[in-house]
Amino acid sequence: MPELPEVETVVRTLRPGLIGRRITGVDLCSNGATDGRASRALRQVLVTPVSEFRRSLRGPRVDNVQRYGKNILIELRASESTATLSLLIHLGMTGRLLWEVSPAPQRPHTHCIFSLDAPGRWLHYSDPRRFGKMRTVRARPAELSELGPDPLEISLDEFCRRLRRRRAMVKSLLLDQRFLRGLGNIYADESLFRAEIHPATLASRLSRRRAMRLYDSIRETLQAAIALGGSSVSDYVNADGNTGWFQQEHAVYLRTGQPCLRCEVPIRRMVIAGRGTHYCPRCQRATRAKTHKGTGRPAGRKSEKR
DNA sequence: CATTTCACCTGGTGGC
DNA sequence: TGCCACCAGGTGAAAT
Repeated sequence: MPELPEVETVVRTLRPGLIGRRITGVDLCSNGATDGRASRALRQVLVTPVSEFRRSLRGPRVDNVQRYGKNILIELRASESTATLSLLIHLGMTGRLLWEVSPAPQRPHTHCIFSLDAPGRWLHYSDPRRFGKMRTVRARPAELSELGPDPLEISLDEFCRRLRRRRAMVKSLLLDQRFLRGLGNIYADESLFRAEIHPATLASRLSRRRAMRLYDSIRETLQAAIALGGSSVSDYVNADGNTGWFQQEHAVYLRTGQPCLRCEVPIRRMVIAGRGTHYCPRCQRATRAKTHKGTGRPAGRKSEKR
């Protein structure tokens, strides 16, 4: 479920029930399925060894819940004397944190159930595809410092500087968490459409003007998506079980063959960085190398059939 | 090095 | 109805 707007929404729906609370129990479900594969499944999701995970999480209070790119950082404070410990969760593709009123698994692929010192509420973690990860970490773990800036915090100048340095196609850059943290396939495609930039454009060749437009589009797209609680494409829900609504605003993502909302030309799909990439062939023209002379045509546009 | 491709999983969908 | 190919929000390791 997880790009920046979805994770942000999950974090916001986690805070009220978590902050100030004490984790009283950690139930790790080795019995999610019926055969011996369940414990292997748990090992894929849980990076920290089971016993250590259970032991270190029980007791301390939740100080804060933060988003770091697509990561959820649940900060715990044991006491003044002990160092801060955090629970770091990445939802991967299908990870889900959900408030439930029962301590028993409510759906297949439930891997962990947290009990709190609040009566009648349990936090369930489930993840069918198991691309998600849970682990305990100390204060500022190294894996988080390798991430790039937050797209909502970076300045325009810094964004342009980083873009200029890179040679890769702009779409694959947007997916690179060391370039910017938090964008994924949906918001990369949607931001490029709003900026009218072809996804295969080489980053270093974007003009300042186009880079500025991309910067604005990314921020506008993310902020609009957060305001609508993220995109529920197949099964995403926030921790309260509610879907988001931004999927209704998608202009290109998963709209292959359907008319562009702006110009009616059918949306196309190509593969970049191994990911389905959706774009409008008319609104997002590929910037061809300027053929200075040669054909005698002006360097700019020509009717250009696909 | 920077950049691209592939493997890791389950589940849903659409063609035959 | 079943079977199969393909697609899906993620990343890191391996290959180029």
